[in-house]
Amino acid sequence: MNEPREDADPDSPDGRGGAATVLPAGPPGSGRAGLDRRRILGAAIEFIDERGLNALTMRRLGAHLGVEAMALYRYVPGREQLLDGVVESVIDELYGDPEVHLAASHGWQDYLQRLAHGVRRIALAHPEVFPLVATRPPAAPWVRPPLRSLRWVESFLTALIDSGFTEEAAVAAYRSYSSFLLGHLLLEVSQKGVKISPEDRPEGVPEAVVSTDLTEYPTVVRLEALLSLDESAAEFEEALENLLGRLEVVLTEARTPRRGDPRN
Amino acid sequence: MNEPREDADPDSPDGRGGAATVLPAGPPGSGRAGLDRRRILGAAIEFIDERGLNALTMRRLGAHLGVEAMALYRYVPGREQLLDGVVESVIDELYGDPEVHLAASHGWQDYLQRLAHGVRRIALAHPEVFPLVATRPPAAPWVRPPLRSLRWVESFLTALIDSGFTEEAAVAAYRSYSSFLLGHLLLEVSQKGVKISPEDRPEGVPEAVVSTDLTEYPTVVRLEALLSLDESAAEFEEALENLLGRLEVVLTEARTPRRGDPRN
DNA sequence: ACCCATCGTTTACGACGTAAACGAGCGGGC
DNA sequence: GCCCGCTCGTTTACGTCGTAAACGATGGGT
Repeated sequence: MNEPREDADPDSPDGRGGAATVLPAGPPGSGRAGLDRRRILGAAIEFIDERGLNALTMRRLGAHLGVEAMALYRYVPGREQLLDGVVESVIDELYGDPEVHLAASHGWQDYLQRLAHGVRRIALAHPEVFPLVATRPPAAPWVRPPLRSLRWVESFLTALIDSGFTEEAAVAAYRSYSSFLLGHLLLEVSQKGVKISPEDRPEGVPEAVVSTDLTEYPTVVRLEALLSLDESAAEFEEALENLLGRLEVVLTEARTPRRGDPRN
Repeated sequence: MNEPREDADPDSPDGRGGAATVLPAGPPGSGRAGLDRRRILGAAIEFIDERGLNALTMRRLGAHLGVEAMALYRYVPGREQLLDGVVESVIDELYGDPEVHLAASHGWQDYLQRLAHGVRRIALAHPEVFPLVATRPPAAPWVRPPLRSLRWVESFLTALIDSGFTEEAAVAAYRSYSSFLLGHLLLEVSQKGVKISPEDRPEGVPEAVVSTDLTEYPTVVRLEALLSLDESAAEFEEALENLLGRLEVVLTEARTPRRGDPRN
C-alpha cells in the first residue's frame, strides 16, 4: 500500500487518495436509467476531463448521456449554472475524501496539510476543470477559490479558531492559504494537463514547433532543462510547510505578545 | 518606499503607475483610420475591460471598431488567437512601465518588487482580462503565467543569476514568484472586479440576495465583516516581502554552505 | 488607361444556447 | 375500464456565434 517507488507523487490521480472519482456511469449508452441532476453533473465532469472544457456543449453532453440537449434543461437552468454545478460538485469531492477531515482533531497543521493535499488531489484528477474552479466569479466576496464552499470556509475558520488563532489571524490565514493553493495548483495544472491547446488540435502535425527565435533568450535556452523539470510535488510541500511555519509564528506571537515588535 | 497617504493603494488603476493604458482610440466611431493588429488588440482589451470577456464577440468587436466582423480576420487568424494576442498585449504593458526595470540595476529585491507591482498594476487595471492571462494554456512548459513572455522570463532569470543566484535557485525562484503572483492577483481580481456575474446581468434586481441558509455556518456569519474586508494591498506587500525573505535565505545559504544542513 | 494588390463587405453555413410546443408513458380516481 | 393530468424526453424554431468564400471598391505603379 505504501508507495513502491521513492518519488511517487502521493496526490497523483492513481495515488492512494480518496477523492477523484465522481460516478462511473460506464460507456455513453449504458446507465440508461432516468436522468437527474447528479448524473448530469457527473457526466459533465467526466466529459470535461476527457474532451476539454471547450468541447462541452449542451448538445454533446446530452448525446454523451444518450439524450437530447433540451432534456438537460429540466434539471439545470442553463449552461452557466451547469458549470457552477460542476465546480461545486468537484469541490464536494473533498467531502468524500477520507484523508481530509472537517475538524482539526489532530491539530491545525495536520488539518491544513490534509486539506491542501485533498484539494491538490482534486486539481490533479481534474486538470481541465480546475481553471473553472479558479476563475468562476464567487457567489460572495468571502468565498474565495479554490475552497468555494461555505461548508469548507466554516470548517477552516473553526478549525483554526479552535486551535487558538484569533479571528483576525484565522481570516488572514484563510486568505494566504487560498492564495497559495490557487497559485500553486493553477500553475501546476496549466503546465501539465494541457498538451498544446484547449481542445482543437485538428489532427496531424504533432509538434509543429512554433519556435520563435530563441537566440535572443540565451538564458532561457541554457536553462531549458531546468525550467522544464517538474518538481511540483516537492515545491508544493515546501511552500505549504513554509506557509504553516509562518502561521505558527503568528499563532505563538499572539500567545506571547512581545513588546516593541517593529512591524505592525 | 514611504507612501504619501497612509492607505492609498499604489497599484490601483489611477495610482502613480506607468502601465495600464493601452490606446485611447476614443469613442467607437472615432479613430476612423485603417485597421491594424495593434488597434484591434487595443480595442479588444478596452472592450473586455468595460463589457466583460463573455461579451467579446468578433461581430461586436468589429462594430466597436466601426467595421464588419470579417474585416478582423485580415489581421488576426481567429478568435482564439485574438485572445492570445490580448494576453500578450496586456503583459507587454509591463514593458512600457517606467517603474519596472528589465535588469536588476538596484539589486534583485528592488527588481522583484518593481516587477511584482507592475504586474499587480496590470491585473488591477484589467481585472476582466487577468483570468485570461492566468488560464490560457502556455506556449511552452517553461513560460508560466502570469509572466507569459519570453522576454520577461529571460529578464527574470538573468537578473537573479547576475545577482548571485545559482541557476537552480533562480529557476526555483521563478516558480515561487509565478505561483505567488498568480494566486494573489487572481484572488484579488476575482473578489473585486466582478460584481455579480461575468456579463449577463439582464437589468434591475440589483442585489437579489440568493441567500442560502446561513444558520449552518455561524462562524462565517460572525466573521463576515472581517472576511469582507479588503486588505489586498497590505497582504500583497507582506506576502511579497516574505517571499523575498525566503529567497534571501536561499541566496546567502548558497554563499556560505553550512555543514550538516538537515534539509537537502 | 489598365491592372492588380490591398482591404473591407456580403453572403452563407453549421453549431451553439435555449424558448416553446409537443407527445409518450403512466399511476390514481371514478 | 377509462381518462385525466403529470412527469419527462423530443421536436421545432429562433437568434447569435465563428468563420469560409466570393465579392466589390480603391488607389498607386506601369
